[in-house]
Amino acid sequence: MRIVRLTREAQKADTRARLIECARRVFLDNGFHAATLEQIALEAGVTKGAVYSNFDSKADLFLAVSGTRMEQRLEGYQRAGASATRVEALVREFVRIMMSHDPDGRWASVVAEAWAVAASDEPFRLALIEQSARGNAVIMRAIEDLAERAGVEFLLPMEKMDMLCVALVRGMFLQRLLDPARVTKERIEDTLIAVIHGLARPRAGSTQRRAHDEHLAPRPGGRAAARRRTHRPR
Amino acid sequence: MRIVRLTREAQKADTRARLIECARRVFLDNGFHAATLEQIALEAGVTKGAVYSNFDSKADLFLAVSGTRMEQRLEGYQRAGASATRVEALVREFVRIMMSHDPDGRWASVVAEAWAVAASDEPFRLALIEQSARGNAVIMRAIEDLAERAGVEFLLPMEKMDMLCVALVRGMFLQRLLDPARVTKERIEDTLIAVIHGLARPRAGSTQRRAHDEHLAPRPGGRAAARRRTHRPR
DNA sequence: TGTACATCAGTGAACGCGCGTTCACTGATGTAC
DNA sequence: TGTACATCAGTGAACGCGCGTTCACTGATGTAC
Repeated sequence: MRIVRLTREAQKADTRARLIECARRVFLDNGFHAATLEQIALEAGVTKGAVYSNFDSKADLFLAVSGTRMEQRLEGYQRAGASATRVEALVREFVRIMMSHDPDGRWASVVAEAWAVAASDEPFRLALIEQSARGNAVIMRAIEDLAERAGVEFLLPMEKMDMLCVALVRGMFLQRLLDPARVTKERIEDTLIAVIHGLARPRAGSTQRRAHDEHLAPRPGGRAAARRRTHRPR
Repeated sequence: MRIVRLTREAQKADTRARLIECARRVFLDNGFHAATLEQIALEAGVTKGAVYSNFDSKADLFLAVSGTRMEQRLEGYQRAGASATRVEALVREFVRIMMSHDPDGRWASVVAEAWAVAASDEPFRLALIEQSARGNAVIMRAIEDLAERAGVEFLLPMEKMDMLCVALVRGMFLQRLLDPARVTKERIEDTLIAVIHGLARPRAGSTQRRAHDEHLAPRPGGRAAARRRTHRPR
């Protein structure tokens, strides 16, 4: 049985994919700074030179890893967002997805380290902003969908809802890495649910009274939201 | 005019204080990793050896800086917490204090970097947890005071309210360093106020209806909260 | 199908650099008499 | 008050280490004829 030779293009794509996968693991295990290109290359079965044949720099490799992870996570969010009709169920599903992608907050920490580096590396910073803009768009969409399906509206405009959710989750995950005993999965879940409930009220026009202690009921008949796609990354 | 010689003790305390002050500046300017003991010592007018005569390690020096900063901030919170009677006014004052201590999120970023290091340095991690426990205690106290003075109660237990506020603010400040145009002081303020309003309701026993669009009025006659000091750092 | 040359993904070694930490030593301050 | 010794904050140089990046080169793949 002869080994089928891959084309150069396929070969390179394969190496690139392996590097991204190994980089993900090494970044997670060691953090952004402590992760070395040496170890990443070693695990991928190539030399450091191969990294520079596929990426411009450590920062560029990180962007590739980060982009891949984000796509996977967003896919999960979209699937989850399409089915849930209750605020609570959706938030729980979101937390479940996030926890499965970053059980102990290590990734949140790697991202924070990368941002610290980006503070004095303008191209890197701009690339990170652009990348998160994609995530923000998906999350805003998910929140809008949820609002419509659950028959509620939120007290804050979508940009702020998005900023709030992302910042809150990131902050809690970072704290979780420092002190997992204090910041448990349940507390993260409960807190996020409470915050979102606290910012929701029945759709304008509805006569339903606000129910604080019950979960907001689904209201499938809610009128379609005028979805504004005004997402200008400035 | 003769130079008055300081005692050894005073001399050392002086050097230590200067090192902490310079370390603060260098950490802020460069981040935790990029800050070098060389530069810190240089700015303080001593050599690196003097750092090791006053601190066990870079991590230990950071703890000293962090502890000093925290004391200053907590002092501000307590002063602010003692006077405000409206949820909104207090939150605005808190944000003002935080912004004056960390205008662009750099310090939040330094802390996140330090936490990343602490993930593989157990003594450092435990010291950081202990340090933040002090902060948590003060913030919980401030929230309780606010609740009492504003005549509201919160839908989450104090530990969760504290975790929420700290995580949310940290998350937003980190995002601010990455993208200051998107995460403005006003958005941070508005978001925090909305979240806290969303989690507040009139004191049990009160017949007052929930007012979503008005700011919660002060209710100075609210009954004293049984302040539980169950702050067990586990 | 075979040959000659071009391409370029990946090699391997070197480069250039700076870091946190240690330690033998110094000299001003402190202490005992 | 003066002298002899002890202490120890801070010096300065060296240690040990590893990193991200560069680059001349190699050899398998691709292309032209």
